[in-house]
Amino acid sequence: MKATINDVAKLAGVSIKTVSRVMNNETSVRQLTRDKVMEAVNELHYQPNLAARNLAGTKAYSIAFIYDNPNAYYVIDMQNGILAACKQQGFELLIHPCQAKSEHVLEEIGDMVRKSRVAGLVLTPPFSEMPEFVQKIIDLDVDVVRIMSGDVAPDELAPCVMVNDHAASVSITQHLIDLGHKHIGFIGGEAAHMSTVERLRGYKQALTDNGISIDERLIIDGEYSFESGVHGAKQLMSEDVRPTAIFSCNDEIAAGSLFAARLMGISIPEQLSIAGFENSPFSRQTWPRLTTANQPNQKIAEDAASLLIAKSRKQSANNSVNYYTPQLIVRDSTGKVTKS
Amino acid sequence: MKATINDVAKLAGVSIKTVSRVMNNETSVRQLTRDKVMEAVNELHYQPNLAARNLAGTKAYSIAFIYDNPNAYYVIDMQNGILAACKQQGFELLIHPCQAKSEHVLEEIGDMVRKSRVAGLVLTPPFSEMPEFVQKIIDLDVDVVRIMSGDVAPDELAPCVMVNDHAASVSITQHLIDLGHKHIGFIGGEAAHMSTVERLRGYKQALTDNGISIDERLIIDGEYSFESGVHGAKQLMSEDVRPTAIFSCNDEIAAGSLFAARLMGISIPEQLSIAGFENSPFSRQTWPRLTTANQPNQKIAEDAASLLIAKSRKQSANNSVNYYTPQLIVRDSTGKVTKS
DNA sequence: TTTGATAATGACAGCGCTGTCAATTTCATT
DNA sequence: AATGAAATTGACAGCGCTGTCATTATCAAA
Repeated sequence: MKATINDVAKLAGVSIKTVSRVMNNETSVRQLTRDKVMEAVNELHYQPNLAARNLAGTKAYSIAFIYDNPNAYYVIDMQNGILAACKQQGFELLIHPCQAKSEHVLEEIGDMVRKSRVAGLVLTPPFSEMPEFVQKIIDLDVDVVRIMSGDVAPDELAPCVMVNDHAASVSITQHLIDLGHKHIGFIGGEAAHMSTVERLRGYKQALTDNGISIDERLIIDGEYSFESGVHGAKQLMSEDVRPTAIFSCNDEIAAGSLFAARLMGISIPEQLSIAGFENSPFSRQTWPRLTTANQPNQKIAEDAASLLIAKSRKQSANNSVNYYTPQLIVRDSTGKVTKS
Repeated sequence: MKATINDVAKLAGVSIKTVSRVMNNETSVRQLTRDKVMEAVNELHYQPNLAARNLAGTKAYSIAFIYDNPNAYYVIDMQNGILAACKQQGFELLIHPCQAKSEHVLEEIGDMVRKSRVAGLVLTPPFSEMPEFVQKIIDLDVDVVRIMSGDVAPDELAPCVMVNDHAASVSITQHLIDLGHKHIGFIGGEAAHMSTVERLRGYKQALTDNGISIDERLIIDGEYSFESGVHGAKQLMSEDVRPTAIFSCNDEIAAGSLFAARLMGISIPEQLSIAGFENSPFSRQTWPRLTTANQPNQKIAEDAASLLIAKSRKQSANNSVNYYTPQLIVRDSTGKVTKS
């Protein structure tokens, strides 16, 4: 049933080492020999045994995805992106959800690395945003790629995929301003997340650029959840200065804001505009559908995984950085400001 | 950095075979010896190398999750459940999304099995519902566990976790009937899915049990998506016999139905009751929140994975079957029928 | 104390591959 | 045809563990 490299070698009439060379795409094999070997490989449905490769060789054939995020859409998109890169490169993926706050995270990851040879780790926030953590992983002799918020890579530790939340946030806020809004609320995600910081920075910058003063009463701390959106919107809508628009830090918060508005009998977008961020499936399934910024998570993750695999292959110290800027998507939850 | 079994053996003053015995929880090791070994293991942070174990031994240390499902919540819940079981048993998880319709699925899975030793596969619909497919996997000499709809296991091929959609569907429908509804619409998921079949069966049975005749005009074929819910509800609400309640085959469809009702200016639950199925996070984030049936996907998956691992350990031919019945959760989207 | 059965431990081969290094072939030049 | 460098191939060891089987320690009963 399961063919080994020996079977292939015999059938092709070459040594196992030559088969190995062909399977690893090494250059110094004559085309004729390569063809013979591939024929045997196909005939026997030969697949090199991963365990043997890992044990015998120095190369790694898998990467791991480390995350701590309750957002199913986010995780699945990331995972699919990483899987796409893995498939293309013949890598395996180990899934590793962790508690960022746990004392044992590093230990867990260390155990994993000792157990399975891993080329590297794909880190998403909050892990990617903890430089000491990243450094410790690197000390474990494992490559790392970081997916994180920002318009410039924070350091040279590892390759990065940067998501320019700042710029995206400026365009969302500008969109609201263009619609005539002057009192724009902001409901943030976890304050510790760079994405929150960057989105808030973009919001403030857009306001400032348009000569609108920043009213701290309109800025609410929250977290990335529907419930937080409900609370945030309720709070905002009972302020003295009631906003005519709310920029929610992600689509879930925006959906929660929508929900709260509905409870309070506020019509969207007539009496209140609401914008989200991420363009998760969520944002198309609310009523009305959300104006948001498209964060192409799957592409981002695929990109990150490719970067990681490339780095592990080349053993190069070269840490590439790629950039993405989420693009504004205007739907039905934002509209022109109306006199009240 | 990475300790091997040799290092542990030396430190503990025993042979590597004894260390191996301890690591595998074999019985014939004196407690004193075991303690010595464990001490060395802890001191060195020793983790048995997976690749070496796979290569040398006959046991498997990983399982794979095969799925083809666009529902992020479903997949994440399943995955988390499986991961929980894996963690507990020291297994690794390989993630394998597939196109059920592709010609190459079996080939892909075969390749995976040849490449990585796998104890077994966790199959979800539609794969779990294809007996010939299941048989072919088993022919590959891989164990399988099936998660599927039904109130009784369809055959003896493999251990199963059965979700009694029929019973759950009866209680949802009964709930609607108890509220006074007599014209109840049904929007199905993909007709080929057993879950759709079973839920429809439950719906019909509840109607029949209550002496309500089945009106085929109120039964709409659809698929498990928001859009399908939108279309289905629109269609139902323009029937001659307009229903006063809709049972949507899952929460996404229900959310779509809600959306459509909103577009048509129909108020929920005053003019129309809507029920979903699954209790995904979705169902708490619509307005109003959905009445639904709680399908504990994570538990189900954990259970399935445990069953699979147990079976692969014991090499027993015993195919256990576990049962779950989703329980009714009444929220705000269903209410008493009102005279119109 | 001796015996025999049983429990506990160890020696050793080998899983299927890759890395190293040596042997052989090839081919453009002499 | 002879030469030497470069291209191509192969022999062999060994990665870190487990399975098999042999060896040694233990202990109750004779």
